[in-house]
Amino acid sequence: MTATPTSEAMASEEDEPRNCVVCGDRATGYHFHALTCEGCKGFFRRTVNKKTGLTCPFAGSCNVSKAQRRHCPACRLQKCLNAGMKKDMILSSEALALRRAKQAQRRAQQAPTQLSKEQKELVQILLGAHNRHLGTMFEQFVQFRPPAHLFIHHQGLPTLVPVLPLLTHFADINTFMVQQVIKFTKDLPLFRSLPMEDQISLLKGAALEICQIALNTTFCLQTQNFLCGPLRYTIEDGARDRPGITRREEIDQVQEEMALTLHSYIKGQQPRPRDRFLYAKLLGLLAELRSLNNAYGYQIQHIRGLSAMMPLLQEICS
Amino acid sequence: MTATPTSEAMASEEDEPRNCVVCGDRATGYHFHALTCEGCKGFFRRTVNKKTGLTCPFAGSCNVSKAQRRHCPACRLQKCLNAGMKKDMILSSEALALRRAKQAQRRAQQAPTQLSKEQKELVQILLGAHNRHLGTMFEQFVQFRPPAHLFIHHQGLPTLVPVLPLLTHFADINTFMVQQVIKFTKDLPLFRSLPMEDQISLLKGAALEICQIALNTTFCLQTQNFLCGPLRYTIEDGARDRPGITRREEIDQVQEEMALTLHSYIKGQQPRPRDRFLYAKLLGLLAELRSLNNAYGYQIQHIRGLSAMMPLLQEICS
DNA sequence: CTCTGTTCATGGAGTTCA
DNA sequence: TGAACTCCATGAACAGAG
Ligand SMILES: [Zn+2]
Ligand SMILES: [Zn+2]
Ligand SMILES: [Zn+2]
Ligand SMILES: [Zn+2]
Repeated sequence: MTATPTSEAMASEEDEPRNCVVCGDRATGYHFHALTCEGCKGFFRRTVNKKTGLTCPFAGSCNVSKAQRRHCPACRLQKCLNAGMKKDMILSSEALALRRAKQAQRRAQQAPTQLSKEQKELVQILLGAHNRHLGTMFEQFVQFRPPAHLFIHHQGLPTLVPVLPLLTHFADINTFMVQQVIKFTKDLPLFRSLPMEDQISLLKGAALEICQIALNTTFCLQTQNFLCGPLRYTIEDGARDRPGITRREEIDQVQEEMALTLHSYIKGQQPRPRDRFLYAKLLGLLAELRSLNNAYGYQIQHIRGLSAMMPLLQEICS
Repeated sequence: MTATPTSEAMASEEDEPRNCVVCGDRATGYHFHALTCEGCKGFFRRTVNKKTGLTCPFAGSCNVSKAQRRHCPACRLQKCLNAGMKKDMILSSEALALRRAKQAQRRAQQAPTQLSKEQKELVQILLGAHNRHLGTMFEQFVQFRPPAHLFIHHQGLPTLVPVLPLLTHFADINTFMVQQVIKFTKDLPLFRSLPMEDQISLLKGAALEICQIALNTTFCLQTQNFLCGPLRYTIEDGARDRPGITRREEIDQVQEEMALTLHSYIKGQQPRPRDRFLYAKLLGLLAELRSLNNAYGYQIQHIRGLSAMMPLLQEICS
């Protein structure tokens, strides 16, 4: 019975031995214990457990071919059963529920990175402190005597802008931002637990960097402006074309790149290899930022008269 | 001794006496205390410790054969247990961890990081260029008119040291080191393939950092000196107690940390999670180094007369 | 050689959406 | 409805310890 080395064996091994035993279409493998195509596979799963009795409009002797298989579901299902397809190979509803539950668990574990209770609390502390002091910081810029042309709805002549009030405004909001950063750190127990000397050192090193990163969140890619409440700062506001501050555009470029990368980092939390790369890239950008910060601090120190306006920043940069 | 020529012999000499007691497939030996095939072996290991209760869609009386063993895991597992397979022969997670730790050690000792052919060539290029220009760089410091007190075997009074010759020497060795770094990059085909403009930018940004890192390799932890051939530089040599350069000790501290971390990085090639952390830490330290580099460049620029001594460094820092 | 675990291509389930 | 996916159990082949 097993092997009759006749022409049959040859014939059965024709070039295309894999045809659907139901409709004759190209089979994609065994489905529910029969060699079938994708169509009959799906049809069987959907149809076999429906109680609604299918009835053949003819005598139940329809031809089931690839072209005609849609015409009579009753005969198609009958041929599926005759071909040996078994309904018990379809996952039961309980097994299915179990499977979906497992997948949901997997998804839940992967997406929000598994955090311990302490870690979640830490995140809450950070978010709370950020919201209290940094999140709405920019909307309060308007309280520091901003020149009229900074208002979004200002309609004056854009050319003549007095320099001194703008500089004063910048000095004030810089001082304000650093104050907010200090308040922010005061709400972080772990930071408070450091020796006061270390706290000061860390603030000196990073306060302006934090301000720059925070300011990035207000940058609008479309209009290329920083939008802070009712105020709009163009890049030209920050960088007059005087010698020594022309590199401000570089700063913004790097800062923009930084903001974009942060965005990607927050959004892309699924793929592990990219995670690693992003973290490295972020740290690399911190090097750039530190560098820019130094240049900034140097300029702050050397703009005549500005130091007197910002004793706090003066202290930070010392 | 083996064969008692009774009817048993006939039975024992069947064509295939080694069949899986679970499914009847060809057995490959005893697995978990029962004669089974590879399939049932893997199935038992995977399945027996899963808490998710398997349930037979039928009465639990499925036939478990080679062809049908996949259809009902519940009955298959039941038959495994009935056949005497024991779950406690599966290695516990602790035993597994131990085994893997040992293997990791073996791997690390035998194959010091598997590199592709191209990677090995790249490493050779890097090592060659480093050896030619950076490796023996420090031993040549002696050629740049070092003050007598720098020699290791110098026995003079340690207090009175003229400043100008020392400063000149520092200027010369700094220029020399930067020249070596440039030679180093000229021997790197990948670097040469960059546009000249980019090469200059990268050198401006990193040349002094490379010098600092390279210099760390001469730092002796015991004596807290930099040993360069016959010369010995104490930290005080580099950082006179004049205002503005007192932070030199910070520099050395960070550089020392950096050197230590690099050392750990090179030595610790076994554990994967630590690798990741080390890379991040290194990049973080690069931020610090970049910061120090800026401060250094600033000071270089502002030491009166020193700029004239080091036109090359002047160029780098511009 | 025997009996552990590990790896990874593969098949056959369900799922999606035009 | 079904072509084109995801997902995971499977098991042959392999590696390593004893
Ligand atoms: Zn079909
Ligand atoms: Zn019909
Ligand atoms: Zn078996
Ligand atoms: Zn069963």
